[in-house]
Amino acid sequence: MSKNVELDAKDVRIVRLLRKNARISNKELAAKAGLAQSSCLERVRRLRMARVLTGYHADVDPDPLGIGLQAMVAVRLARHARADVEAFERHLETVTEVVTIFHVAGANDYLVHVAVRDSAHLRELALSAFTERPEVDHIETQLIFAHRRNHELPVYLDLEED
Amino acid sequence: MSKNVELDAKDVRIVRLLRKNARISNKELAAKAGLAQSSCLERVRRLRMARVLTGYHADVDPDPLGIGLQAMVAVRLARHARADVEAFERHLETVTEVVTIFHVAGANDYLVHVAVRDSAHLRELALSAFTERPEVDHIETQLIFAHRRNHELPVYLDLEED
DNA sequence: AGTGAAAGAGCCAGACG
DNA sequence: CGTCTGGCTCTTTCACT
Repeated sequence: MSKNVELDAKDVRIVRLLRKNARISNKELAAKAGLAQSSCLERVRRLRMARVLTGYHADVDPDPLGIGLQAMVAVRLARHARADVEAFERHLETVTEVVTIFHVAGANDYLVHVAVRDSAHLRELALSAFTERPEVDHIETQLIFAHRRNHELPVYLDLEED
Repeated sequence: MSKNVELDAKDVRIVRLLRKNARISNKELAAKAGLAQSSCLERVRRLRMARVLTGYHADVDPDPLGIGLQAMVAVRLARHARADVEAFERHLETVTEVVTIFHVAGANDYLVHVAVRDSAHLRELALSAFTERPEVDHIETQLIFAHRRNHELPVYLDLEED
């Protein structure tokens, strides 16, 4: 899949710092990673080119944006032919309420995290984006009370480095 | 929950742009949002203070970091007393393999997205972080083949603005 | 609130050790 | 890989709408 990118301890430190705060200045990043600014800039560029760093995104409180409700929709497909899988995934990409799509192995085929205005909106979305789709056999919707994302990298990654 | 923050169309545009690219320069952000640099800077500051923008984070390819496997662990608690819930959540915060915790209503109580080295690591984690916990009644683990996050804001948010 | 201008800080390349 | 230099761009403040 990904090219044989080898990361050393300083690369991991850079990645870890950018994961925690993507708007850190190169100057501060260099200082905290223990590098000169020029070297740091070069490493970040290489990490981006190698697609180790794939993007920088702001996290937003859904409430003031009018997102009153979030849910996880577990989806089981009727058939698992490549055509069905691809058609369903292409369809999901057009649904703006979708936050994250997890393609899983187990009782379900997909877990789809959606963000909606209210319960009426969720009901309408469940029908139009899922139940009424020909590829879909069955869905089960769970309301999300709260969710917390962890922006630290796992510590076990440190053990591999010098 | 959140204070009565009212966002106008320009705020939404700023948030949308920062969600797509958190490292955009203030100059470019101002141009794309249709504001002077100084006004744009002031708005971003206000959005951060109001906790509408809660952070900026780099997205990383898990592969080169030694994350070979990801899974969603569905957890059912034995009891739902406040003490049990809080103890379990506090525990999860100490587990570095945890990526996201979804607290849900439905058949399960939590969906926990974890990132691990390999299947041996997952097996060990399932035992030590979940099954052996006194608060936990039952878990079900689903392998994540792939997941795609959508960094666009839902389009239905635009309709509220002038 | 928003703007424009001006000072200050940070960015980034190139040359060299 | 680190340092230094120099020019350039972006950031940030401030007085004025």
